[in-house]
Amino acid sequence: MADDAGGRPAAAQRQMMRPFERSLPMALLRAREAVMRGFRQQLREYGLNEQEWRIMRALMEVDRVEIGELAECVFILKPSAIRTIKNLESRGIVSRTRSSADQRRAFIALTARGRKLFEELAPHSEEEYARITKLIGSADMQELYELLRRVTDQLNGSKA
Amino acid sequence: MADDAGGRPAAAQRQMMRPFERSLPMALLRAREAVMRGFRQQLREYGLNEQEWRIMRALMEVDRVEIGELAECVFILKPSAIRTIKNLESRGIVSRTRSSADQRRAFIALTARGRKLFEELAPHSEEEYARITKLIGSADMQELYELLRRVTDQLNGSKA
DNA sequence: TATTGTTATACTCTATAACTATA
DNA sequence: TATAGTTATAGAGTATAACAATA
Repeated sequence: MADDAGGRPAAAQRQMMRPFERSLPMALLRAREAVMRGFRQQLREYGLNEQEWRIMRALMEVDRVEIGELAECVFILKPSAIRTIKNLESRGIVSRTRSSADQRRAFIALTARGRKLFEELAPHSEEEYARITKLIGSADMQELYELLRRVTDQLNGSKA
Repeated sequence: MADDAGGRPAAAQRQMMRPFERSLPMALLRAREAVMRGFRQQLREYGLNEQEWRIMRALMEVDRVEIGELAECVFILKPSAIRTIKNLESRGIVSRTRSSADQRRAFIALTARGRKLFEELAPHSEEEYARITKLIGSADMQELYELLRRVTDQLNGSKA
């Protein structure tokens, strides 16, 4: 069977293929997958997917926000965001109110129930965060945040 | 119009909503989006999407690999990977050969044409990389890679 | 005429489950 | 029986375009 590696059990047990070590997007994706893996399971137990959670987290910090801005900041296209919000609305998690100053605009906000759901999930998220901080150290965690922020800001700034 | 902010131009021109500053997954996603934005356009001009590029990059470094392992390492589910590979195969970018030692297994590899396509795109990728390195500095770039690698490895290792 | 939200459409990926064939 | 690949299916996101109401 030579280098065909026939009969090897599972890829995970061997030293896995680890491609494009020098690809920053891939390194970011890989890290994100590693971080999210645990939490995604928790989300599903609460009937939420990743996008819905992103929207909830965003709403948690701003009280209310227009749909377009919300969509942009959580990296979901407007049509998807509208559908997701409609879905969350039907479950009583978010509310939608029309701006009185400009009837075109709609504001989205978490309902009391949405906030409660968030509070139930947040500890799991915090736990994950604490676990990672413990694994790599608090100083390095800060450093990582700082570097990510710099890359993001510099790229977004130097793009016009 | 008060805090309704009626008549404001585009969200981007104002100080945008910047939610969950302390969410690591979001920071990773945001950075990834910033990094990929420029390159995604290039990909599309070559008729490739992100997943197809990920697969090509992975294949570029290993000669050939089984479908399951490939799918796992680029974070694409097997059914999606199979369809994508089938698509790439129909465009002559990858080839598929059956393992002689174990007829169940199939090996995927880049064709000469696939490799050529990669070589055409790689400079754009390198350019982006150089640009980022210049923006945040070579040392910090190294540091960022290192931190991402540690987070990933620690989480994956400490998970069993 | 420009903008916000909305709907429509086609395509793709996600997520599961079942199926085939090899082992 | 277990495994690698494959197909099937339902759901959701991506990406565009067009449309409505409002400004």
